[in-house]
Amino acid sequence: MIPNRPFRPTAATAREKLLEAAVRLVRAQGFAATSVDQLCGEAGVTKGAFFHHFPSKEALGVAAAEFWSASTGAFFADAPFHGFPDPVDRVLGYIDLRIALIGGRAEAFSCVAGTMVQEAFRSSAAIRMACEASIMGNAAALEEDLAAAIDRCGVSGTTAASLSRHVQAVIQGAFILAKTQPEDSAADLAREQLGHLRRYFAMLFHRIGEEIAS
Amino acid sequence: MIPNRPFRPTAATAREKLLEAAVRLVRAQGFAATSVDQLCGEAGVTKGAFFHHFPSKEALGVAAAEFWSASTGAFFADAPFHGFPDPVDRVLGYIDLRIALIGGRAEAFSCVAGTMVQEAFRSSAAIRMACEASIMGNAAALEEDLAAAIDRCGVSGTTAASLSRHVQAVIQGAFILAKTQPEDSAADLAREQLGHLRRYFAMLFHRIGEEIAS
DNA sequence: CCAGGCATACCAACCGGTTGGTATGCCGCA
DNA sequence: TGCGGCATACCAACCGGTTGGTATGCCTGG
Repeated sequence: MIPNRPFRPTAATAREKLLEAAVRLVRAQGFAATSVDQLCGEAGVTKGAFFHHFPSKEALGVAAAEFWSASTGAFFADAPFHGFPDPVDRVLGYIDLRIALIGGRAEAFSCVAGTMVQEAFRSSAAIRMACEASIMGNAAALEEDLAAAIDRCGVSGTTAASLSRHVQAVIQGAFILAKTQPEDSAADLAREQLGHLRRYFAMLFHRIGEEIAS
Repeated sequence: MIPNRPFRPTAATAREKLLEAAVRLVRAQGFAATSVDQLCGEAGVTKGAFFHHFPSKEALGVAAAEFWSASTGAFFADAPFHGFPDPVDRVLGYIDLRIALIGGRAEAFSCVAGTMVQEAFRSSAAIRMACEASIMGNAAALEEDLAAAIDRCGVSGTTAASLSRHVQAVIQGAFILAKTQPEDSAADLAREQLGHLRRYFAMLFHRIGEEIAS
């Protein structure tokens, strides 16, 4: 019983096209520098459609952060490192995956939430909170493994929550450093920085000797 | 022989006022969201003065990054940690100073170059390079001490240059995380993250046991 | 089964205000 | 008297957002 709309080629409602366009454009130019007209052009949609789905540009920003959060959250939830028996391996596996995901231009691997919150943290509480939810949600996904690793290795002086935030901090910082570079060296610099994060955790969890950091 | 301008209470040519206004406004709202009119209003100067001193808004951005770089560079060059005999103490002293400088709202302690490069890295090569010079200049100021610390402690698997970049990466990342928070917890989160950087370096340079990280 | 009433999704044209930028004039100092 | 250092006045392009309108799908009562 195929419903009444026989031709819906690749799904793609105007709303989704706008959110995907927002992710691309915000990553490359930031939120404030991206105009509604540009968003509509990139999405292949008219301005009327934009304001049909979003009451304001700010609301699009909030929705883009949530969309970003949902996409990345689903991706990392499915990743194979969750199957590792040792929690330390799961934590290092997450970092290794993040390193493997870095490549190409900065706008291809950088973070929408981190970019938006930097511009909008004071001017829009709604965007700030959506970005907080995205970044802290990513952090929380690693907290359980970190708690187990801390427990197993007897680490003191910090907490799983604090360490999970540090993962996100280093990732965000690595993206900023990458953006200072010309295209062809951006990814290398970002990977180098995540290498230090890996080394910090390897030392904390007594896995020194298997370093990658350069 | 006092130069020709006897009363320069807080200095204040239109150019300097504009640069100081740019630092304040870019920190709080970002570069794209800050208009030329707003800049002029904040500086108490007219638009004619703006375009007399800067050929374009982009040029003001470049000049603001250089101005920022010069101010912060001079500040850290004068800091007392340079007098510590042990290079490890000098490195940790720099981090402790950065921690001590964090307080209040995020726009009071965050970085102009890091904010600007995130928005402008693709749309303006001139701004990107000015921000690169600012951030990498800050990094380079610590490189010599890091090299000495690496040498003294026999650290392998990384370089002073890479570690000096990591300092900046963690600082930038800490600022982004801080911006996700409501005003009253922003500074705490940023300090927490620099605490992890301190702990990483303490472990690398065999100073474990004196942790601060929370 | 289908008529009709309403909701959803979308569009093209348009609005007032703001944007970065310019053209020109004034004015104190060397 | 000239010139650097501003201020005033102005502009075309663009901004986020609104308008009136159409095409289509879904639900309900007869």
